[in-house]
Amino acid sequence: MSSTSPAANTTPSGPTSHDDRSDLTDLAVDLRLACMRISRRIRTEGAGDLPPHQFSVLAKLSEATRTSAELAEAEKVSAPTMHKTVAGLVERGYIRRTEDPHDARCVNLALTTTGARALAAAKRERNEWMHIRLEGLTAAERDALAAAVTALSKVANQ
Amino acid sequence: MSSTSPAANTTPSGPTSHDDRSDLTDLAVDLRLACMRISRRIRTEGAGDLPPHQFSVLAKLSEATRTSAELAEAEKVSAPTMHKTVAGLVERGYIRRTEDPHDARCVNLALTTTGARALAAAKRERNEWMHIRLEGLTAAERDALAAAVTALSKVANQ
DNA sequence: TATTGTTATACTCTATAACTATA
DNA sequence: TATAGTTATAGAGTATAACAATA
Repeated sequence: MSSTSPAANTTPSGPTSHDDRSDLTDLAVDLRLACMRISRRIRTEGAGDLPPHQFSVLAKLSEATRTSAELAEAEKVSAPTMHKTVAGLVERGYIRRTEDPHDARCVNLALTTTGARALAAAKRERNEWMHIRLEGLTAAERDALAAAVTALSKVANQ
Repeated sequence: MSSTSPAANTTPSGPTSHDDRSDLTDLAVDLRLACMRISRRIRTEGAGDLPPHQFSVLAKLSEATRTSAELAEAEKVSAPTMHKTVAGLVERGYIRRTEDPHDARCVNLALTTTGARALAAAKRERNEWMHIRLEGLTAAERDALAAAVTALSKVANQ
């Protein structure tokens, strides 16, 4: 367990120094490995009929209407890639294109009710994988994850 | 923002109950989103000249010699996919094929010294992405991640 | 001239199906 | 007959480059 076990600091009380270059590197290694493996397993094992990129776009549009360029930037993909994703979602009837009254170049994209339903179903399905794994943890482990998820999201969006 | 924002428990002090079905689901959502986004960013932004699947295979072979079928099973990909990955690595001189003395159908795959060097370089390069992000966190956030990484690894391998 | 959306093209990773050689 | 490896083919997701319409 020594080489794969993360930098062992399970006590959230003491602000022990993780500022050491080596400790931070160990943490980086372990986090990277875990995240990439989880991502891959969800993609392969927990995939419904809504692929990750379509899922992300639906989730984004469930917050507010956006343009293709905005989505591309938010999802950090190229414009043509987002265009294909959007086209696929339109074809499935999950989103709707509407013209922008102020700028004829822009196309506003909005979720349809069908899309909202599909999003909800996909969320349930995809989260099930993670949910099952979380159930296999101890309460302490779940608490540790809950305390860390904000930081992890920050890493993801930083 | 309610669906994408992490389950707001930023205070690591109180051992609040995360055993509720809904809390656990929120945690699952946030963890899944963060892991998948991190994985994607590392793949696209932190990728050196060694793609993820080649990287994984080199890492596996750094432990021990394996056959293509064993690698395919370990990496949960099909035999043809692993065959291509292996072919690419052989072509780059990173791994070596040797015949099995007991079974002429099998081909044993082993890391070359060049491959070992490439693996080390890739590890350094890939971890750099995560390392930079960790440096952008507060000490408390890093502590939270350090405390959670064991659980996260358990999720990844469960 | 700059920007939004789009089309054309190509590359990587993945899979299933079919084939060869060996056990 | 079963198994390890391989080849053929196809599909999904990604990118860059080039083009059209509009601001």
